[in-house]
Amino acid sequence: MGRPPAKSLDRGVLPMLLGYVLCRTQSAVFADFAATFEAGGAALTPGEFGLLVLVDRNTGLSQMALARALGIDRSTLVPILDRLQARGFLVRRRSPTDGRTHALMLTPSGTKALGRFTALVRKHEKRIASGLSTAETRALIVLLEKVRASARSL
Amino acid sequence: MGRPPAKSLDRGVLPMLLGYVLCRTQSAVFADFAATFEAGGAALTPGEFGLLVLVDRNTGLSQMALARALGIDRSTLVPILDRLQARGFLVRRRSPTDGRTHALMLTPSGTKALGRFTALVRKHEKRIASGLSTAETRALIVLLEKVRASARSL
DNA sequence: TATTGTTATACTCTATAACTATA
DNA sequence: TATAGTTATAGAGTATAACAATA
Repeated sequence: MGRPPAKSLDRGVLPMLLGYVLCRTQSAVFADFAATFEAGGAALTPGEFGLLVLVDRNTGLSQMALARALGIDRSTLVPILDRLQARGFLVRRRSPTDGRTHALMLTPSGTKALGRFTALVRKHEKRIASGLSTAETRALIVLLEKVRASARSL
Repeated sequence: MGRPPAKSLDRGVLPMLLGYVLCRTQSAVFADFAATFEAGGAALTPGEFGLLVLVDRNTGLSQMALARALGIDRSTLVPILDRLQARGFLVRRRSPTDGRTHALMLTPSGTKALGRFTALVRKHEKRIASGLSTAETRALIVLLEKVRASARSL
């Protein structure tokens, strides 16, 4: 017995809810990111990419500063850094000015890898924005930032 | 010694990336959802809300059908349903026509609760869209759907 | 005392693989 | 044989609490 013709479900009010549409879009974009990197022979999550960019642009920053920028707890950051360090992308160096903190910096190999990753991200971005004009993409970013501003002030 | 004036970090190219802005917005919206529900004396995640709506609008659907609609594995769904069932919102009933499946349905108490939750979601939606005109909100949803269409076709 | 990084622990979401009941 | 639901297990992401080193 074959399965019934898979009638699509009634989603009620959900498709009109901004939060719902945002969540589904984000999920598809995440999948596209993963697929793009897999096709490019690289393994990296969006969060790891953001972290590498932050360290690249702010060499020597501390784990606390990075955790704050990422909006996560400092304890959450530890295993993430462990992994990226094990892959040779970055190092924790003792700060000379404050013995409590670690100065984070990319290794030369990490910098090179970030270049490759950035090229893949551009490809991914091009793809997910392929249904939008340049003006629409810019408008979308502006609208999203407005939503974020309203949401976060709670 | 006070902490240095928390100079905000250089985020490089990130704020121009659609994927990044999407992720941050989604995170803020999620936080707003949680805060709205907590303020309303209710505890529910966006995913649980979506699930309850789906069961409400498609009474008797199976766990497989629900998992497919949610885009998750059937094994992932089990503990989620366990929790909602333990809270008295829904029941798994044996299907009379196919002994392998469970027919999912809201309890009367679940239906009542969903009404309260829906009111809270409307409040939340109103808040996150408060910086946008009605036309902008509609436009945003359309743009997001276009992005999703481009992304998921990978 | 307060801060930084770490560890221990726990909870949720996610998946795969194997089991059972049923078709 | 194939499908539905469950269980066992594992990995990633998140958090809190407590600890050592340093300020």
